Amino acid sequence: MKRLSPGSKRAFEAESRRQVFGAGQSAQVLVLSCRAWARYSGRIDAELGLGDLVILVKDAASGGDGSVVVHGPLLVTPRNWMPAGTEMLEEDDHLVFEHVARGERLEIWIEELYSRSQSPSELSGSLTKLGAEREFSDRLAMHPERIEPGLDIIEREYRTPAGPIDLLCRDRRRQLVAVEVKRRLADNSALRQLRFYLHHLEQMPEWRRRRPRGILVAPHLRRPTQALLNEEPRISFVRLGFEDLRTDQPR
Amino acid sequence: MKRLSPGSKRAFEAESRRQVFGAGQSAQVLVLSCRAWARYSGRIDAELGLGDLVILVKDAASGGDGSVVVHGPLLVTPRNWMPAGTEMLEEDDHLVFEHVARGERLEIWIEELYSRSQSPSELSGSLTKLGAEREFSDRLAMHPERIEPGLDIIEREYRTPAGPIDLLCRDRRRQLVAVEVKRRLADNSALRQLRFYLHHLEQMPEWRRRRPRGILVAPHLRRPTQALLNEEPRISFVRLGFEDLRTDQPR
DNA sequence: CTGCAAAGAGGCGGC
DNA sequence: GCCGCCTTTTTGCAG
Repeated sequence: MKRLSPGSKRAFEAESRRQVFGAGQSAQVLVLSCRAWARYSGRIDAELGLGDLVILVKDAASGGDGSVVVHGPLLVTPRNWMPAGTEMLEEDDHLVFEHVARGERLEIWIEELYSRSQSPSELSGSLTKLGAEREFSDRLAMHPERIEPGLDIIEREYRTPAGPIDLLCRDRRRQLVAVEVKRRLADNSALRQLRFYLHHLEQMPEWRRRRPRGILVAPHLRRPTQALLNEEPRISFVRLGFEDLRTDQPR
Repeated sequence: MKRLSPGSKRAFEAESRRQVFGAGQSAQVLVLSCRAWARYSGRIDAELGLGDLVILVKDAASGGDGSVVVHGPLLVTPRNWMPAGTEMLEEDDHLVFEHVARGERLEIWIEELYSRSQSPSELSGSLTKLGAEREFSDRLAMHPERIEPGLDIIEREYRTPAGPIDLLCRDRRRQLVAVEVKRRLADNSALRQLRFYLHHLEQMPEWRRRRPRGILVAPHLRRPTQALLNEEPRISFVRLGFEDLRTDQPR
């Protein structure tokens, strides 16, 4: 086995390999369309039965990060993949992708190659997102009174050994309030987080006298979670969504 | 705007459109390689700046599920995507992907089309996995004494309002034990789960007299989690990995 | 580097 | 459909 020149000996003849790595084509994503089957070993063992696939190789030797994704005709998520830093090797009759440091390996046997092409990958566009949790939390931090009148923020992302508390606050009675923010829906997992943080605050000598309680802030609460919340005297829910915090809509 | 025949008017002339949807090509994944920029709106708002992309359209009208993935030269995960059930529409100068029911929309303006191709997608290969959590749990369920001598399973996936408990057990003293299994590493999130379940068991009249305690089973424990566990008298950790439970290695 | 939680999470199984 | 959780999660961020 040796470093390659992407493509199995069978699938790509020497002259086609020149095509793949032609002069001046320093940045390329290799796109293979084929009928193939595959084996992955590493974090688990997996076998992908014969089927039609589109394989994207973001080859590190030509501008990519070495990641590989193998897509079938269905699903958003790939059937197989390899992380950044993967190297493409060659065996007699199949493709081998290997990430030695991680102990991962993906082998693909191509029964029929429908097409191969290289896509330029000189330019990686920037991605900007609006409306993610960070922004929701930002707006909330500017208007903590929207959560509860008289609420003041002591610290954002207050770090405890149990994890970071989104907003550590004091209420109008100067008692301690831990606020957990969810941009979309609050479920049991959110409640577990808040309880975990609260439990820790109650253990801390500097906070336990402030009788910490918790507030879950989200636009929506899952029904079973609401039922569990009703049993929690020290945790409450405040319904607030992104659209409730538009800067041009003060109340 | 009208249903299409994938491709923007600008990028794909009428004759090339015939190529895309040629007679008898009923199952196709459309692969576009291009320099383009994109906008997504739906669950958030996002803008992807101009860059080189490979777009896979698993068109529902031709054997796919309607999902779309947009890959740049880096990262395993796509820059943008659309879920199954997305329809491809046409605007004057760009591609439009829309999932009306979900209120999601992805628009892509192609500056330069490097290549387009259709990949057959008749056959979707089956994917089998070995070594996932389910299998780990299966093996553990066959040998609960590996967790602790005398441990018996009362029920697997015992459902509580707080969520399913992996293994509900009784120990040699007939006291109740909730076991949470992690195939890889156990972190604070695992501890939160177990505590949540335990708390619920303690509330249940039929179990509270059995003095429920918890065991976290995993091949590895994160250090801060271990520190927190040391403060939990009723929760312990048992180190067991997949390889410790090989069927041909009884002890 | 580790730790921690979000993600436009996705996908699966259960009810 | 909702619900709960695992994922070869991946990605990003902070200490």
